[in-house]
Amino acid sequence: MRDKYFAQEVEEKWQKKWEADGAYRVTEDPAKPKYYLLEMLPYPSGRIHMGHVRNYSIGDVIARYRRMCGWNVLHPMGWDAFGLPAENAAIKHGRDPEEWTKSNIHYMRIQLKRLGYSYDWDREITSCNPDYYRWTQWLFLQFYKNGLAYKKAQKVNWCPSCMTVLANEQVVNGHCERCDARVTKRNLEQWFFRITDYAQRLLDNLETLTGWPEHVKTMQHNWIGRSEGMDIEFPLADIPGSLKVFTTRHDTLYGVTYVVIAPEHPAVEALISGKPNEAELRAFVADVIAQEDIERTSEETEKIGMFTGSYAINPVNGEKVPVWIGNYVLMEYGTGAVMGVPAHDQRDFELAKKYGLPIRVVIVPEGGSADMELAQAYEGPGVQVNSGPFDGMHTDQSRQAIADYVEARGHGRRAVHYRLRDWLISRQRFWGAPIPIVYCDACGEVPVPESDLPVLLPSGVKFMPTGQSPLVDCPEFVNTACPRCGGRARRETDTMDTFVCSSWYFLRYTSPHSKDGPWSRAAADYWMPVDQYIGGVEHAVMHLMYARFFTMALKDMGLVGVEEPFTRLLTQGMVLMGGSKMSKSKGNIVDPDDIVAKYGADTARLFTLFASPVERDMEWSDEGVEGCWRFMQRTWRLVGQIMEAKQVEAAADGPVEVAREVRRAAHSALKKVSADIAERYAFNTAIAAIMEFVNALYALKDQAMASQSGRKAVDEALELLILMMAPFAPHLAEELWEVTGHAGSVHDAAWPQVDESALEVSSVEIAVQVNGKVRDRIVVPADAHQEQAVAAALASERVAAAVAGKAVKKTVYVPGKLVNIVVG
RNA sequence: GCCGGAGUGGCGGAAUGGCAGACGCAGGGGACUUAAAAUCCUCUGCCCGCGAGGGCGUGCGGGUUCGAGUCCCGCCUCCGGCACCA
Repeated sequence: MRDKYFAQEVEEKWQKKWEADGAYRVTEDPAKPKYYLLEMLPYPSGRIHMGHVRNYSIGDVIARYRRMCGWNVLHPMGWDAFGLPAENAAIKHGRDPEEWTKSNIHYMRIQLKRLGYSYDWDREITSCNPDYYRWTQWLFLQFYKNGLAYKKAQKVNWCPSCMTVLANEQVVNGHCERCDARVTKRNLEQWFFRITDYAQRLLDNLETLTGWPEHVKTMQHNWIGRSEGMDIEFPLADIPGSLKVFTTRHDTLYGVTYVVIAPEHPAVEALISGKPNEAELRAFVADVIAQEDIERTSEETEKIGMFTGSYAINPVNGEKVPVWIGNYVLMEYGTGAVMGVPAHDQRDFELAKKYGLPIRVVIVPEGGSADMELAQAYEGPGVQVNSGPFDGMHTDQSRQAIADYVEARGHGRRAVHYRLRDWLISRQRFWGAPIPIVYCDACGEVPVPESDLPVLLPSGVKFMPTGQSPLVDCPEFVNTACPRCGGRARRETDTMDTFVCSSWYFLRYTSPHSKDGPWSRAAADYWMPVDQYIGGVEHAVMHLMYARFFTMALKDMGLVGVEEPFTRLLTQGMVLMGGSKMSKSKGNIVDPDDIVAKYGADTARLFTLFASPVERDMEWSDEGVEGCWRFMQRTWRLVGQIMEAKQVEAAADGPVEVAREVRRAAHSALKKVSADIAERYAFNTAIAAIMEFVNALYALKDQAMASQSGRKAVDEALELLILMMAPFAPHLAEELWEVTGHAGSVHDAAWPQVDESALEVSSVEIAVQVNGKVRDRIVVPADAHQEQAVAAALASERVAAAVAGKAVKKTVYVPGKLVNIVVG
């Protein structure tokens, strides 16, 4: 054995062997329990970063451990390959998006392979390949057929100078990031998925996801944002029609002093036209619409409004109330109209104060009165006043009573609204899966027949300096024949949101080469659901919600057998340097390539796992990496020194105590490591336990190697050590496995069993407390009874001094831990 | 504002209600070396003390308990997510 561990050399050797042997290829095997382990697939941005290393190292520990425990483990990898950066590269550097993406994938695949993850690379998927996106398109068609895909108009950010749609992230302070022109809004007809149909199920099912972190479920819960209330019709006073408002506080219905609608509300036109200040009103509406939603809904933004000059009628008391337009009302939520109850809603209160609108109290708290002066809105419960037939009723009852009353008179009905909005999937982009729809002059909107899929992206297109999607200007793509009548038709030029591609990739992995469907039903039934999903918490809402929605919808269509895709979810923390997230702009990047080149893959893996618990953010530390590298070398030397010691004759027998200590160290480490991997995912403490074990072996080895019984114990200890290291440092473990004379791969070996008898001890050190304060430490037999332990404790000089002159009131004995003597 | 998470040595962190600080880093001392690096051994929470020893310590204030980093109540700070959601 060489006296130094040459990581790069050894890692290359085993990576080649694993690949040649197809060591991590899997097939459906009904004889074994399956385990589907999945890490969120990366976007091929160019190079992997430490966040990827951390994510995949966590996954690889679980995958390798499960394999050793006898599970049939599916552990795949692929690429979320459509998206905006490829197009930016095309515009900025004239690169072909496909060429750019593929070369990134090529490089990143090499990087991942150098890290030695146990992926089944035969299952690699790439979402921008036609053999993948034809099925994304096929799934769109299934959603379309089932009424889950539809078109409607929606505002988008528009750069008037680039003549292109902008993503939110391309808008910087209301200006185009590229040309700095003021961004405007534009209405476009776009495709949506009807995720709101599933709002209640997405909400209800959260309770079944017992393997998900509570904070992620809470975020999804709040994102869905269910609220119960009433839709109430306020007839217009001057023109025909009515305004439907949504309220959760119909108990305050008699306190309405105005109605506010969103500037985008369809009634705005009728309400303001012909008014003396119409021009001013139009300017106001245009102004508010141009504001970002974020800005409009931010707490700092002042609540502003304008009277339309029109009135509506409160249906329960016939009062004429002014209709206002307000910046704080959103068309996307509820009905786009709310009733203004300044006495009992803080936002309404602020608007009323600002514009001098009347404030009428209709709910009086205990100790209050109907004519109380309000410094702010009172939003709590109380007794109804100024509320017609409901005066004197407590809000506990009035909520029901008023709802019944309004419904009985046909003024409105109980309603549930969700914050969740339908999923806008249209993107006015080139680098995405084309939406498989054509528009025919005669037949209208026609879905592309499944047999005509995929609708291929044209290749070799030129990106206009305007930034407009080349698909629009690509006649060979746009012009087509109508699948229904054969007449002239044009293709939809929008492509799909990349979140669509990543909402079903976990199903594709189960049978990635399937040609007659997006997946083989048998394979999906064998592997699904994903047993453990791992990724960043930034996907807690959108990606995870979309994937859940997809799986539910597909279940309803009879395409899959499960309703929830991910049984257990782990959200790993970020990799920080100097307290903030590693990023190019901050210049605090550590390139995984550099670490692998200097220390090897195992060290990179070991450090990212050891530095902090998986769910917490971790701070990068060059010295910490060095420490992990030293630990690997130290382990290597330990094995080398033991192998060398074997060359010397040993005494036939020696003290049994040394062998026992070696075995105790080995099996207590094994117990801790097994529990930390399987139950807690506490890889940092598992590694710490292995380090302690190595330290213990260093201390014991010389003595132990002197006798045959000691050598036997050391042999066992080394074997356990190597097996325990296998999930964390797979290359080092594999090499040591070979060096110590084992045949086959350590990764095919069975995870060892703890020998509880090796953990038994005859005596233990326990703490002695007096009134809860530690005064001494004593050694007692492991099976000592309370009287024995207390007697031994009182025999201690220090304890006696602390107890002296006081009466012992009580003693507490926790075997193996402590004695507490309570004196008074 | 709402929701979630976190506050422990010089640093990353450890601790089923039971010896606070495992393990690692950094630092001190020693061995080896002509020397350095590497390695090995050893010390290392803070304060007082020559010492034996004593006191104080897990963001702050209370509480429960024989015993609280851990449980309960009330705050503070930081991080993340969402945010005028009617």
